Amino acid sequence: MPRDPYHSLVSELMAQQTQLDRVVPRFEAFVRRFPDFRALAAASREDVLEAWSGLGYYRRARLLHRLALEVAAGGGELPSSAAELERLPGIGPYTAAAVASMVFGEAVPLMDGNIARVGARVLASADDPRGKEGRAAVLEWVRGLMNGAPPGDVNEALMELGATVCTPNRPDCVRCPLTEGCRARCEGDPTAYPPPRQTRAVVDLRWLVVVVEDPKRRWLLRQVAEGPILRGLWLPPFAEIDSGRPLEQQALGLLPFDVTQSIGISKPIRHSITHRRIEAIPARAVIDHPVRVAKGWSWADPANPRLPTSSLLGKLLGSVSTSSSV
DNA sequence: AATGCGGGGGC
DNA sequence: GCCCCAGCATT
Repeated sequence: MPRDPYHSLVSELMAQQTQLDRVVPRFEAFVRRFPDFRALAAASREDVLEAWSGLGYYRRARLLHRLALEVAAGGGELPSSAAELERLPGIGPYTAAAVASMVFGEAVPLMDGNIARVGARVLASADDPRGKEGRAAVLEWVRGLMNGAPPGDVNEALMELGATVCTPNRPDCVRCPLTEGCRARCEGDPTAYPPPRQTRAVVDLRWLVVVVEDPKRRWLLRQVAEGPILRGLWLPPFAEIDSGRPLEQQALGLLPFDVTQSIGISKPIRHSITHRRIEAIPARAVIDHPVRVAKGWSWADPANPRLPTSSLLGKLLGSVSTSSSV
């Protein structure tokens, strides 16, 4: 991984919850386009998001942009300690420790998903490494490996070990340099650690999503006001389907104005949010005159809404524009 | 301590 | 299909 502070930071942010193979090409294009903190700070948020598109977790891009603005305003130098780094937007315990140890040589241990697994197995700890005690135990174990070795190399090597040898399903213990002292290996079944996440039951939902397009090809969006998910994001009006009523009638009921044009029902779209599995059925209408809408509603170009939204909007755009109605 | 946030690859 | 991924912010 890069030793330059800016490059290191960008790559670590991209690597959050994203496999490294996927990061590399995007990282190279990103730093070509934005070579340093100043260039990134000078860019528009829209350009940054465009360079990020496809990577997911877009909040990372917005936070990185904010971080660049802060760093550029402060002289263009990144702080060098994990404690200071963690105060910057988008930087948590993992990223702070990664940059501090790999770029600045600070002896601070880190834990990602790989090291959580490796540590839990070596220690055969009953505590989940994602919990408070288990996490502390793993970090202490990593710190103990830094005796004399460069801290960044220790952190990096352990992550690499987890990614290539001590894998979730079929750990290759024969090839593992830690097999001697591994308590889980000694017990016989390394995959017993860490304890499996308790999985929440999957909830199936069916949503009716009303896509109204005006003469400028803008879509009617509504800011999601309540509910546990998507709050504050802008999407076409939607609601859970009441199977007792015609879809067209329900679609009309979701709109803030009357529509006399015909409503077409399109092919369903799948979307998942954590433990919810959503089948979204687009209902589509094209109106022939602009309509003024109240606060909480907006007209926006669906390909570039310039409003906070969910990837569901992109799925709708792709689906509605390519599929015929049914 | 839980929950939301994307998208792709492996099995 | 389901699980996981060089996590963070918010509640």
